[in-house]
Amino acid sequence: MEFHLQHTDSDSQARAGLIKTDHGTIETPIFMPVGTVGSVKSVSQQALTHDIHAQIILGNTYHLFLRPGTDILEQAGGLHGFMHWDKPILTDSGGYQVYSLAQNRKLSEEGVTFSSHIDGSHHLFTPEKVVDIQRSIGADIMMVLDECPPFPCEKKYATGSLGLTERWAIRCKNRWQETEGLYGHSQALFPIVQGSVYPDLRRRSAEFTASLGLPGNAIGGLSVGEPHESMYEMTELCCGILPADKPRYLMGVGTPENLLECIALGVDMFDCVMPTRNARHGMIFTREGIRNMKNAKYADDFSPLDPDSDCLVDQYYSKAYVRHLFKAQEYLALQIASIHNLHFYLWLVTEARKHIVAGDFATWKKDMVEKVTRRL
RNA sequence: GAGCCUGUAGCUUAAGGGUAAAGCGACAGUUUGUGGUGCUGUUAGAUCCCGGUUCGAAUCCGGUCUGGCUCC
Repeated sequence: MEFHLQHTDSDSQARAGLIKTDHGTIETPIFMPVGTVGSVKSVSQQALTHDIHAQIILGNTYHLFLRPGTDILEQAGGLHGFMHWDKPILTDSGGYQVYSLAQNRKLSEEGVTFSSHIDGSHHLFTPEKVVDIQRSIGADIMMVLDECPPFPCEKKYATGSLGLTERWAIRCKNRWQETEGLYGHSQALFPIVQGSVYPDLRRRSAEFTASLGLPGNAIGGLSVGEPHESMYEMTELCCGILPADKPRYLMGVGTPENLLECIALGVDMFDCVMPTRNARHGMIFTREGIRNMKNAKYADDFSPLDPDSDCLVDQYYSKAYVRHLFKAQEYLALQIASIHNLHFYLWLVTEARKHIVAGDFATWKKDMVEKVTRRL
């Protein structure tokens, strides 16, 4: 994997760049749709390619390990072959599931033990095993195993947790260096900055993370309930330390506003369940603002779902029809809203890139933040 | 024609003498490295109607009507 920095904004830290992988080139800043179990929920690969213009998607180590398992994935030639997706894939390590499945987990120096949410079976994830599983999956970008501490978090706990995350990162890097991909393409490894909302811990973690010299770097442990100001402060602090010649990935973020603000702070890559999960619950994001498509006011609104968009579903279906589909609990509602939201997210980062290159990102961003946060 | 049952929120059902509950629906809010239609809140009925018993009736009694079952 290679990263080429093309432009840096003069009024902010925003950057435009290219990430080159063996499965193709990604233009940054980029949003990566989440496809936890080898499927972006309710969205087909055809829609991802032709309607949404996704350049890279996510898979999840924890979920894919439990089902279908590494044996099936290896027989299929990796996740790319299995799901017939020939563009880049990034896999989360399962570190977040350690956090979100906290009631079943047990952390130790060796790794994390947990019981499966599917059949209750017990498993041990070590840093080495997590790299091995991601080798079986064949992700173009793999993530180290980390611990994502909850918010709020006592400083004492955050400090101990960060130490564990750092030692695990070294073990992941070692495993990555002593193994090779199974399918002939190269696989990068990204370490993850932690440290909760404590500036000194974040500084230490960012410096440590940078010192590992891996192909890219991630910022984790944010958007877990902390105030937005804290999230922006920590992101700014980390971006100031992480090397400029490697991509910066802010994990799990966020709203359209979050993306724009964090692009301005120097983030290159984002992923978030919000556009797909919220779509399934009737919320759509547009350049005019946020709409809840279940609201009664759309019952007789026969205008296009999103008149400003060139996406097929946005011109093809009316607001009234989409509201009807949601009220009738039709699967098509989830498909339309998910495709719409992902198309909007990809449109947003593509526009951001254009304005970074054109040199008017700051003014465009200010105007766009005001628009996308409106409640319609 | 006779006997029995039934009627409570828009719908399905609780409460069997002491200021009428719940689910669904409707209306709104929420959702940040996805445990696959989630979570939270609001709304709504003087209990079919008429009369009686009682300090007090959705509840007990009589009757009208509605819907259903059984028998001839």
